[in-house]
Amino acid sequence: MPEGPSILIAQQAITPVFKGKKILNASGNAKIEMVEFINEKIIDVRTWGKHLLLCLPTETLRIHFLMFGSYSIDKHIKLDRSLRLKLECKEHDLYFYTCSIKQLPGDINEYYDWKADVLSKAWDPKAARKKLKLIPNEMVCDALLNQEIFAGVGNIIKNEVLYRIFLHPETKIKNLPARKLTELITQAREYSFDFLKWKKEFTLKKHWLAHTKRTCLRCNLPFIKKYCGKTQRRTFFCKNCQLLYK
DNA sequence: CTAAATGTTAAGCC
DNA sequence: GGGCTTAACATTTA
Repeated sequence: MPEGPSILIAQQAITPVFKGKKILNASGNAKIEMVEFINEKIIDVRTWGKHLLLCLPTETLRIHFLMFGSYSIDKHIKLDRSLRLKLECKEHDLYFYTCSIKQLPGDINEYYDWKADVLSKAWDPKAARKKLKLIPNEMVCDALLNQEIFAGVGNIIKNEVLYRIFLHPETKIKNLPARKLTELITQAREYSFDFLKWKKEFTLKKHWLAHTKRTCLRCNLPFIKKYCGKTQRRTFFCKNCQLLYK
């Protein structure tokens, strides 16, 4: 579930069934004010990075699946205690499990910079470049996970992008040659769309070249597995073919 | 059975 | 407040 492309798949599944539908009833153990949106219409279903957004006339329900969240259309498939929110509409029900749900009052555009979403039409590589220039001392492994810059990128995408562009995860932004910086920004989006395509075909894992891998298929040497950077997330890389710029 | 993981936020501390 | 550490959440897979 968690990375941006998976959220987009959810959005694409939910939209045709629930867009335009009125919420007739709401329940579940999410700590939100459900009376606020009963009898309101879902006017749009959107995403921003890893956020799924149910837009209502006066507020937006922000669903974040964290690590283990899931959803279901029409069938209650999990334990009651993990049911955060059930939305009942005419003929269809929408279930959200183990996720974080927040109500965002007012205009959704006030909350989100759509240009930061790597999967959005509005994605703006120049804006990303500008933000990266402001954090010269950060490592690329941390920068890729920064949702303000690359909304939607998660740890799998991080590892795959860095492998794809032959870049060592601990390279600092300020030491990146201009061309590498461009590649980093371009591939954050490109790989996310590949992830999306493979996820839809149920072949994502098969296409992993770095994430969880033990050997580099390019040079046959063992991969390094290290908890890199300030984010301390699992990072798989090849010391031989992923260059550390200094 | 245990540990680790596709993630984020809040609280606590210096 | 900044910046860092830790805990909390909770499911699935190896």
